[in-house]
Amino acid sequence: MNPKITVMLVDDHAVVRAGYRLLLSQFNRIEVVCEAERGEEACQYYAESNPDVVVMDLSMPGIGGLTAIRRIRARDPEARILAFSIHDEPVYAERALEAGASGYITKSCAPEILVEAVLAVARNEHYIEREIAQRLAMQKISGHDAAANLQTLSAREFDVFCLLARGRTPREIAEELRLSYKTTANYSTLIKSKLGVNTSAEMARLALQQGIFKD
Amino acid sequence: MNPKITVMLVDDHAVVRAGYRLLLSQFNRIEVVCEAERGEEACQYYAESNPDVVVMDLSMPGIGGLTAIRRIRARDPEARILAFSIHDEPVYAERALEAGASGYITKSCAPEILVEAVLAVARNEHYIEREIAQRLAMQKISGHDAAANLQTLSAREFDVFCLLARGRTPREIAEELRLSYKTTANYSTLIKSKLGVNTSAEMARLALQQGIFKD
DNA sequence: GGCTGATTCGGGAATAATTCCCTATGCCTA
DNA sequence: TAGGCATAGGGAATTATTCCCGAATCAGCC
Repeated sequence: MNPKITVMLVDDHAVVRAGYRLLLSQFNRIEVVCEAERGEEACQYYAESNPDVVVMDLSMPGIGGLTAIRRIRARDPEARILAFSIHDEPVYAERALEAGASGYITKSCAPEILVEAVLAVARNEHYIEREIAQRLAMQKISGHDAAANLQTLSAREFDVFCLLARGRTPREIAEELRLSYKTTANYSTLIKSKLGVNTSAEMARLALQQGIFKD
Repeated sequence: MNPKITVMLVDDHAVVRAGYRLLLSQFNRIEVVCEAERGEEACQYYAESNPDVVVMDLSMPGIGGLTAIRRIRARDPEARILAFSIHDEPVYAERALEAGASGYITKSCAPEILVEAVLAVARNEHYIEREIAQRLAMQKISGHDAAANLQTLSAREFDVFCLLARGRTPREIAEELRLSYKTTANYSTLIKSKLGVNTSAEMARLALQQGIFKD
């Protein structure tokens, strides 16, 4: 049995990696044996250095963290990966865990949490930051997941949604679809409520995220 | 002359701050004397601890980095602030320097660059990361300002624009920036007219096109 | 057939947002 | 030191949004 927990750090920001390395190195049970700055590298280096735990940033250029997690797990289903993201929206945690991560923490967390999470994942446990876990649970109950709720839109609602997200006003949409202004205005309200958003800007972001437009 | 350069760190991510602190502490000419996790705190703590250099993250909840830079500089025009951002789009560097930062580096930089930049700013020099400086210069020369409209926005207008594009309502923005609702509502109208758009969805698309948000 | 439920379409009325116009202050700068 | 611009917000008219409601329409199904 290895006396130390070996860790690979994956983050595209070199300064950030250097900081984590110092942070983790303060605990002598942990040793950072490898760093990668993109997902492709991470997959390659993982095979070479075979660390106990991978600390993986999610937002990186190239294949990104999620794909990297999937690839590493495909080659080694025993791999223990801690997702470490700037995003505190539960949907990101959901995706990371689905992809095969054993833990999810955000960069807003206290320094001790990072160490705690690495130790937990090394013990083969799951670790999800408390607040995220709670919000995820709440979402499951209330069904407040905007992306998932896109599918709850009816055909006509979806038409209107697309136009709103493209920047049209309810008035313009009414003319385009030959509807009363009242109808599109009412749809607008209904759609926002179904998606759990407040503004058309959020709709635009959602649509782009979901790849509904090419640009 | 102070034997050490005193530094205040401003970043909303505690883990990240802890990393930087360790990183900078390796150089005994530098001493981190203060940390703040949001812009409002930074303004307050600056007056109290009066550090030689402020290392300021730009994307934070609340008043954000740009406004914090402006406020600190308004109270102390001699303040030396190094903007330290995840954004490598030149438009951000432009904004930060306009707001009164003495330097701009991104989190993609090598660890040495952070130290180098802190030392340069402490010597009252400007420090802009090489790649960003080049891209900024190229933009100036080619006049190839895809963000031409965006450039006509004033600093404050840009703040409001970012929040609108992110899906905030004028009401929420007023609270976040501690302004009257009337002010943000008026800005909203003005910005739309300057950018030639009708809805916040169009703003979101513009912002995403310009790479103002990562996701 | 007739029943049920979802979808589509819109009116009315209260409430809230938007817009245009105007004022005032501070800060550069020519 | 006057003019311009950025910032901040009030007033009032106009629009938009929202919530509640009713009425077609259509599909599926005992």
